[in-house]
Amino acid sequence: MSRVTIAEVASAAGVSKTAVSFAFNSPERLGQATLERVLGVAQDLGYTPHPAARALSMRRSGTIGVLIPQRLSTVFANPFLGELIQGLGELCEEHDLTLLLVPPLNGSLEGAIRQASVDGFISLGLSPDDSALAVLDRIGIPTVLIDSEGSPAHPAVNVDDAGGARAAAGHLLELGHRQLAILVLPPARSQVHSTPTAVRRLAGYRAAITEAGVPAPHSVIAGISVAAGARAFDSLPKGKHRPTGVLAMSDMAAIGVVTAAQASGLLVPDDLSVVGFDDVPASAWTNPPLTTVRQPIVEKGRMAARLLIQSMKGKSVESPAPLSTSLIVRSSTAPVRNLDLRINGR
Amino acid sequence: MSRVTIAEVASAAGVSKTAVSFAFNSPERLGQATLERVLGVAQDLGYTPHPAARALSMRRSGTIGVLIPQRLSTVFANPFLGELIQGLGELCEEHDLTLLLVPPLNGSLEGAIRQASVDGFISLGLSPDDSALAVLDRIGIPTVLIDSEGSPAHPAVNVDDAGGARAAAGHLLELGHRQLAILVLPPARSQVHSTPTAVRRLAGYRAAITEAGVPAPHSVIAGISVAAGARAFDSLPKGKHRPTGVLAMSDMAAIGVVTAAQASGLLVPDDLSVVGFDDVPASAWTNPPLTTVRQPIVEKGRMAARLLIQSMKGKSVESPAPLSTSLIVRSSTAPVRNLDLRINGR
DNA sequence: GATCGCCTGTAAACCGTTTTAGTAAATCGG
DNA sequence: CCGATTTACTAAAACGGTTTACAGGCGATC
Repeated sequence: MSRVTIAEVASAAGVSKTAVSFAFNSPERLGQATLERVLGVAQDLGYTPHPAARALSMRRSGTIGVLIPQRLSTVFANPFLGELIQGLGELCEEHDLTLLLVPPLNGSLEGAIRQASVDGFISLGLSPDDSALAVLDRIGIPTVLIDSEGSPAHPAVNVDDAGGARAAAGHLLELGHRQLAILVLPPARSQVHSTPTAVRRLAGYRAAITEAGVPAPHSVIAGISVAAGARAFDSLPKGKHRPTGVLAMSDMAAIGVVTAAQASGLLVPDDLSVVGFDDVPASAWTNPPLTTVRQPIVEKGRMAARLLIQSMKGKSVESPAPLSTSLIVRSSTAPVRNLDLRINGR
Repeated sequence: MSRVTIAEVASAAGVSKTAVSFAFNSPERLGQATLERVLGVAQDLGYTPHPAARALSMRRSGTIGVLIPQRLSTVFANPFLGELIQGLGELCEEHDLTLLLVPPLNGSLEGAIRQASVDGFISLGLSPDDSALAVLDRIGIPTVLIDSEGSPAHPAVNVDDAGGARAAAGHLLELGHRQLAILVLPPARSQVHSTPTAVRRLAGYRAAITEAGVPAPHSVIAGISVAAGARAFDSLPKGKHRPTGVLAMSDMAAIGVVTAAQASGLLVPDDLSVVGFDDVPASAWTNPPLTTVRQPIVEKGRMAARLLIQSMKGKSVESPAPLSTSLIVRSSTAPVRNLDLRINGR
């Protein structure tokens, strides 16, 4: 019933445990005859080395952990994470690593970190003062941050959020929009601090808007799901102060806004312009196709994994320059209409 | 530099290793004073139990593995897996488990299985004769299958693929379509065997079609990505034998067909009806919104995780009845046009 | 006042590998 | 033919925890 151990194989083959271990890990250290015999016996008995024992002894588990600041069900509602994992996965498979998803366990990310047997961590969107970060360096596991402020201890992979946001806002302003709304990303873990990403994007939007001398935008916190985006639309001012353009910090929220707007009888982009953020694949197929800020998500994952693997090999690595973002203009944005007759006439 | 061990904490606190272990795992076995002292010292030293050592000693790693038959980058191109993980994640978080993604490592899923330190496996879309399954029972780790044939040893969670496929085909037939094409799912691992899911869906399509006395459909294997769907469309017959309806085994492939068709100048659904499979969230926002077969993906994940957790507790579990599927009619399907003037006139 | 049991705490065994240090026999060069 | 390598293999010590079995002290019980 219980699993067969190396000792059983050894005695069955009439050799020492060492020999069995060598048979698998350094076959050249065994004679031809014994090698074959040991391998044969192991095969017959169905022997497989116990991964935890192996990890303990070798000080390496062959796994890297992805630290996820929220519940899996909320974070996977956004295709972002799936894209990121594609990038991480490429490097992992190249280096024979598996990927452990580490969400908070009953509210505590720190507890989850301790339980995780990994050789390195990739952490997502942690704010610099998150207590989870403290746990990470005290354990001394190599860690690469994504969408956080880097530090000498932990390199961080980021994109040019501010620049992308600025381009998005600039686009709406050029189209003549003056009444704007911003859908802010929700804080990741602590209820008090926004994620660095949200802060930078917000700064980009604001900078472009104030530079243009346009009234301050209405901003509302919206989750990253489509439903949250729809709710956010509903909470926007109606009538005279209705925004004509909304800047969403995620494509999912933007799609939610679009569908809610359409459901309420507005036309997108004629009555309302919406721009997203991320450029997840789905944003190209929506109705209308979404104008959005593209960030290279898969590449971000690749780069973070590459850095982490370097770092796991003991090399010291530094935060790379932010990856560039770019505005993708599709069909969810259009010039503002001078008089909003259609709405007022209702 | 190196991590602090239980022995160091013990000697620093002037107690035995046992006492330190008790402080964390059975605090009631220690006196108030020593408990506090040990905990304090541990805190100061930044002690954290080594997860692999813990796993070895306790015969439990607190992790369940998800066996993925393909590369992460290909399988995450389909939102299906993200949805499934939402379901798995709910139960995992409830039971303080983390989720390990186990794709094939340099081509070998078996090797990846051995390396993974997990308490149980969830496997996706393995055909019944896959060698990975043999490895699984020989190791004796509890395993629950998804989208595979179950066996006494391994319970399987499935949906009514055949029924869903039958409904999809029936829908197109009712709309008057007579020239159909089927986009078959690619085989998961071995190049020879299709996944059980593909087999069942194909059977459903075929049954409905032959029962209606309609000519055999054209079928082509397409990957699960949008790009693969587009390529599949391009390979479909043109002109007189052009299919007027296509049955795709995944929403992504269906979306690929739709975009490729639109790019070639066809109107969907006027010139071509397309029905997908899965009903991933994105299929509601596409242009046009996709008619598709809904399967309860998140629930599938929940159920599989629930079964696995039962099984890990030593209870014996059986394959549940297949979850039901249902046809969701949106706007990518329409009655066939009697004479396809528009195309022939080109 | 001896006995019992409870409360705290400990020493040692155990989990299943890898790895280090070493040994006996075989091979080699001179 | 003898000392020096090499070859083929092993015993025992890690790795870092948990758990079992036990021991001493102390209050309660009879």
